Amino acid sequence: MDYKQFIPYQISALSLKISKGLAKHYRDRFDISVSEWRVLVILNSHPNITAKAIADHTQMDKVRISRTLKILAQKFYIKQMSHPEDARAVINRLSDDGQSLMQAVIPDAVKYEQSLLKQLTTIERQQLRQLIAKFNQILD
Amino acid sequence: MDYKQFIPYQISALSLKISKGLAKHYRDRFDISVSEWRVLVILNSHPNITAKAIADHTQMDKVRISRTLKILAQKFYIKQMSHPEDARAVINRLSDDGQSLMQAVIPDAVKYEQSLLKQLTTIERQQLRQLIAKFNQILD
DNA sequence: CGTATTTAGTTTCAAATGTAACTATCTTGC
DNA sequence: GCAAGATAGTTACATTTGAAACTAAATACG
Repeated sequence: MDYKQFIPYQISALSLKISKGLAKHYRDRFDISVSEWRVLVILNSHPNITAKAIADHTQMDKVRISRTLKILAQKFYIKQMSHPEDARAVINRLSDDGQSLMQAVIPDAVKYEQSLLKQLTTIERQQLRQLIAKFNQILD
Repeated sequence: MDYKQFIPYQISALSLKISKGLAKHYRDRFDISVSEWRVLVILNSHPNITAKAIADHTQMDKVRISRTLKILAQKFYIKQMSHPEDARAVINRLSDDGQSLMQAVIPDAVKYEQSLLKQLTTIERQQLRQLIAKFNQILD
């Protein structure tokens, strides 16, 4: 038995490589982590959102979201204010700095994805999407 | 921009799901971690091997290998002896317990992989292998 | 109302992991 | 042979992460 031929291992190794490349990309260009990137993207399309709502949108853990929001606030990329109707909740939204950041981050992310996908043929891209969809269905 | 449509994210999320499922599978059935599983599989096909050689075989970090070997020795799945020609090195091999364990683990791993793959069509399996190969080539 | 239960978010704790420093040994080049 | 550098493996430290406990506030319900 060769574990390198083992499909779950191959998928995991592949994903790890992509994730590390992506993490380094964001770190180098924008000095943000993948968690920060993800929360920023959500805040970009959903302004004035609570941590709970972010958790509902993502598969991210609430502890991780809480910590990520704290870091983003320290970096002045978001503003936080108390929820007018629920004193437990905090409303988060991008600051001006955060908005400018996202105006750089979003096209860059699209470009990064393109740089990967353009190395596949049209058919391969289609197969990739189908396989991802199929696996998601299988693993539910 | 919807990060859920972002291919690097989708691959990462998918892989995470598979990895977690696999980790739980090994933990539940054999009470071993994925690191332990990986080292055991290598020791199974390469008896009398040093930590360095394991590192050369895998993408695993040497610290992680060192710790994993320590745990495996504590669980009596491997035997360690000093290298006759290099006092720095340690030779590792499966104990009798380790060998019996692997006689259960290997068929189980094959079965686990099958249970995933059998839900794909023959063509999809082929496409999956090709895409993995292509990505590995792209990401080098 | 007032007590019990949920819920939003944070903090605390433990586990996993990688980097860098370290020990001990080996190899190289003079 | 022996000093300088390389190598096998471990240890120490910092970082990341998730689970569980916790705080404070909201809601449910008698």
